[in-house]
Amino acid sequence: METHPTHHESHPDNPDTLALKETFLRFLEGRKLKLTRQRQAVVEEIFSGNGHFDADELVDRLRYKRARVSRATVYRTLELLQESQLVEKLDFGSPRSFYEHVSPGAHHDHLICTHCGNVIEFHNERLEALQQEICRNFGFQEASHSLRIFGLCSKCTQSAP
Amino acid sequence: METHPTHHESHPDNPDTLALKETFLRFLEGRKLKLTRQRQAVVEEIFSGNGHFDADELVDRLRYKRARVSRATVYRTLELLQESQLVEKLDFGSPRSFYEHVSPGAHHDHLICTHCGNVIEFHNERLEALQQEICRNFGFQEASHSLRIFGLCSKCTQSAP
DNA sequence: ATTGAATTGAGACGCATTCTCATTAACGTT
DNA sequence: AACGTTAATGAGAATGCGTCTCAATTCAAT
Repeated sequence: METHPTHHESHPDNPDTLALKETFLRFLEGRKLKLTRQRQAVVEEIFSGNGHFDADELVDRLRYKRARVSRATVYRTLELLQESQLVEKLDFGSPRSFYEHVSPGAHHDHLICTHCGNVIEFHNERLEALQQEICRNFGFQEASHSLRIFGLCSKCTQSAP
Repeated sequence: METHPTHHESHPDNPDTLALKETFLRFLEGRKLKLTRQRQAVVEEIFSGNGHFDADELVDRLRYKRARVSRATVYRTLELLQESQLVEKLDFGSPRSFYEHVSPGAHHDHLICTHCGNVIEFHNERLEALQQEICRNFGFQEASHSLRIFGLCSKCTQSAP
């Protein structure tokens, strides 16, 4: 287990984190936006974990790390990350939005258990191909898509018959 | 063109409207709920049109018809209609929810143009079958699903290249 | 008509998210 | 390293969609 000197910056658990931060930096430059302490903290926090999270959760995780970032800035940075294709917003049916960081070119869809709240990710090439075919038929130029299947996961099917 | 005596009730454009109202009535009875003037007005308004609408729109349409139904009641009735499977709630990415009345057993998905806001409906059996297969593989018991494809419709692709 | 439970409407409320705007920070240029 | 421009931030107000409260009303079975 590694130990670190006592500073707040950088422990890129994920090997790709550096590359992703690079991508974000380039995005900012292209827009003449600044790489602030706060934006760095948000990006690092998001890419150091995985799975789904909501805005409040992220605010709390940052607060816990003593990385003072206001809720407003968290929302603003999430917006930028979406525009730079590094983060995707998810809607699982509740009033709050969830987010996940996306590895470029690794789209997946979701099975959402309405009983325990668990979310299963999956990817299916045939599904993707079929969707493309459908778009072609309508002359529709797809930018993104979202397939959510709601129901009971295997655990909940058994425990609640 | 037909003419009607001047009363506010019933002009079931849709031949199925009667059957659907029947279904709703049975649903209410099963729950010992009452068929009020307001609930009738909402159901009638929803099934007299087609396409997507949001709650406010519905409130306005009712107000325009002088069918006094409060916003709270509209929301409550939409909830009941969802439970009775007559109406489906849709999320097109904006903060407000949309609704549509569903003809039993006629599921469809949506192509959503992010430029002009137009929504195209489609249905594809192979897609449905594939989804069922995926669910089987995960031991997941599907209750419902929602596929949304965002992008540019054919018109917008041409006009904004 | 009576009765009792369900329903309604008006507005208060809740919550996630966005906005405002005065202050602060980033960063290319001296 | 200081400067100046421009963007970013934070605190809290504001928004907007939706839900809740509760007294007054309506429904419908008797």
